[in-house]
Amino acid sequence: MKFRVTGTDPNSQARTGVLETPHGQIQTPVFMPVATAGAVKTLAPWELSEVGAEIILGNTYHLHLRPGAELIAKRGGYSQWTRWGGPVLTDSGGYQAYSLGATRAKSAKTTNDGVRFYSHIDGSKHEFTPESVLDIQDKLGSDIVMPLDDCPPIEASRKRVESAVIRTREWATRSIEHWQKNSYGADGRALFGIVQGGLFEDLRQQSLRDIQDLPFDGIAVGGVAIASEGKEKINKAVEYVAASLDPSRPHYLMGVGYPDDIVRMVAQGFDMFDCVLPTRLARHGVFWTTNLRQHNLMNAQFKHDATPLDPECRCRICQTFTREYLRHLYATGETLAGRALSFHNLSVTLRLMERLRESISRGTLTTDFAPYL
RNA sequence: GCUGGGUUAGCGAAGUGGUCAAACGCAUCUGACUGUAAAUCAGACGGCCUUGUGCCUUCGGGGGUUCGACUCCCUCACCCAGCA
Repeated sequence: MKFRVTGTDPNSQARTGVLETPHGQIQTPVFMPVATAGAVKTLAPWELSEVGAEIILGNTYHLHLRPGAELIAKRGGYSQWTRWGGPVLTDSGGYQAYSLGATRAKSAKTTNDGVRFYSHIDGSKHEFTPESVLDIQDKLGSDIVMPLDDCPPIEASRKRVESAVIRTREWATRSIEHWQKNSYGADGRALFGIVQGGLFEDLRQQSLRDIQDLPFDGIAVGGVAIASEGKEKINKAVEYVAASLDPSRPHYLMGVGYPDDIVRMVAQGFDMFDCVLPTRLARHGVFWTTNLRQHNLMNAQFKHDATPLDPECRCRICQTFTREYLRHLYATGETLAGRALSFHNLSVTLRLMERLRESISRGTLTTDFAPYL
């Protein structure tokens, strides 16, 4: 994988860049719509293109359980099989191991070797190791591969986070070895490392050193934005590492976020983001506007409102439909409502990324986005 | 006209003598959602306020029985079914 920085903002750590993957180029900072189980929920690939998506995110855990990586490999990989056709990043399942393990009767078990867990679909027993997870993602044909990490809740105890940092480092080392041994990166695919450390400054910095010492193609910050921890905690966790990120590699903040979070984190030097919010909130009747505000379409105020969702938005939905009509669709349970809001929210998000790139190029990020920084 | 059944909060519908301001569903209103087990979940939903094991007004209308009635009796109105 090739990454080059094409511009830097004089008043922040923000930069623009180009990431080259087997399935095409990506302009950074970039937002990756989440297509966990084979699709960005409710949207077709051509709609993702129209909305301005350059790369989407799939999930190893979900695709491994159903339909299985073998089938997808046979059909030429996730990008081909789904007809998305563009670059794909796949998450490793480390987060799923944590989030599913926390709520199941038969809880997932993390050992030094990997994670044993039970399928949320049929309860069957499975195991992920740092190696198996790379093999699966190889079959999925992902452009950017994430290693297995130990992802505890953000508020976990110091002891728990310490062990997560150590385990994540050990798994990272094994991941690199397995990656190199199998020449998985030969065709330009990338393997990123994941930084853990919770809310502990020294552990975050330790984990960052651990990961950056290894020849990963990119640096991801994980363990944030996983369970409604709130902006302050995310800010804090990021603040501990932002200044020490290796500038030659892309920086990926996993799971973020709200538009204003993204703006702030771009200014901290992050290049890549993914988040379920634009599509999940859309299905829940919430829409975003260009001014980075969010609104609940079902609020009574929109009952008689013949304006578009966002007067500043040029997306197809805003050119076509009114708020009152979309509210009506939502109230009556028409699936078009969730689709329309998903399309719109992603439009707003991806347009925001474009505006950020333009501001960085001009060197005016901190003035253009002053209210959010 | 006769016989039987029914009338409960915006709608539907529980409740058949006290623990009922009244289950539940829908509708309505509000909130939550950050590496998607989420087109999901939570709260409010007679009125008032000092928000409490608080006060007030309710279960078609009127009257009665009872310490006490949405629950029993009488009556009126309306609705439904069958018979004329």
